[in-house]
Amino acid sequence: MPQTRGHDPRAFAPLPPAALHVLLAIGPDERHGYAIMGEVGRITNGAVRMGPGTLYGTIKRLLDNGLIEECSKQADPQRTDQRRRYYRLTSLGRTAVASEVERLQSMINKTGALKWAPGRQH
Amino acid sequence: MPQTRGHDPRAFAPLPPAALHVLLAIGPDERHGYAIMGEVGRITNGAVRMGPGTLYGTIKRLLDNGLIEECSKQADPQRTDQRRRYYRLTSLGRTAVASEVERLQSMINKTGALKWAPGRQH
DNA sequence: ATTGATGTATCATATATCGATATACCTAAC
DNA sequence: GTTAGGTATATCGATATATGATACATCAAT
Repeated sequence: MPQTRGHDPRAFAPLPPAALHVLLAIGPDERHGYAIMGEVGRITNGAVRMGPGTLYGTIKRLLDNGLIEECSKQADPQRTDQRRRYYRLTSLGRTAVASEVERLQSMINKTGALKWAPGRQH
Repeated sequence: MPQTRGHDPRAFAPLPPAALHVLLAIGPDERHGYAIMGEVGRITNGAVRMGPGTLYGTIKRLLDNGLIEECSKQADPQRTDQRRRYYRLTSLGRTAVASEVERLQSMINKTGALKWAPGRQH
């Protein structure tokens, strides 16, 4: 994802893999960095393990692009870990990720790539 | 995608966007570079327009990784354009792209991200 | 024979990824 | 109360990817 792309959600396509994973991992609510790492592993069934280098660089870019924002409020009042920094999707971020996911879904459907495993004849 | 990842199809996840688009654009048969560019635009409904810089660099990496191979035979015996270079997915390439698409589909389903467009309450 | 679309390729630069490393706080066990 | 291990954010440098511009040759049709 380049420096800035204005406010057209579709201008962010294709989202870099790390950006897509972070946005999906944050989800509809809010999440802090370390939790995002774990959630990425969870939603990919362990296929993608994101380290801090990728994570925080990606977070910085997403902030710069206005796809996420920091919310000082913490979701869980039980914990008071002052180190945590929580993030949530902005309206632009939600639209961008929805648009991107819709595009991916359309491309998957259009190509029928789920059926490309070897062993089949074409 | 790094230099080489052996022969485990899942080791290529997450595929860089350009690699995914090229693999999906080539499809089950074979296709030459210029046609891939057009096909990427087609399968993304014009959302992604891949230029030659991205295309040929990606092709080179996919060749190096054994996900595609060149086939000197041309699909269309009508045309005899000697410039064209045709490519098709290898067995590894088919498995890798099928695995990646399955992973994306799973992640889309699991997160419900298709419903994240603003206007909805969470 | 000129024109415009087709076709492959490379260069320089900008973006992105990744592992390693650093630093500090938190919690539980001792 | 201090030590140990997990939690948490951050940065660095090396490597990998992406992109626009440019170049140059071939093809098809006029």
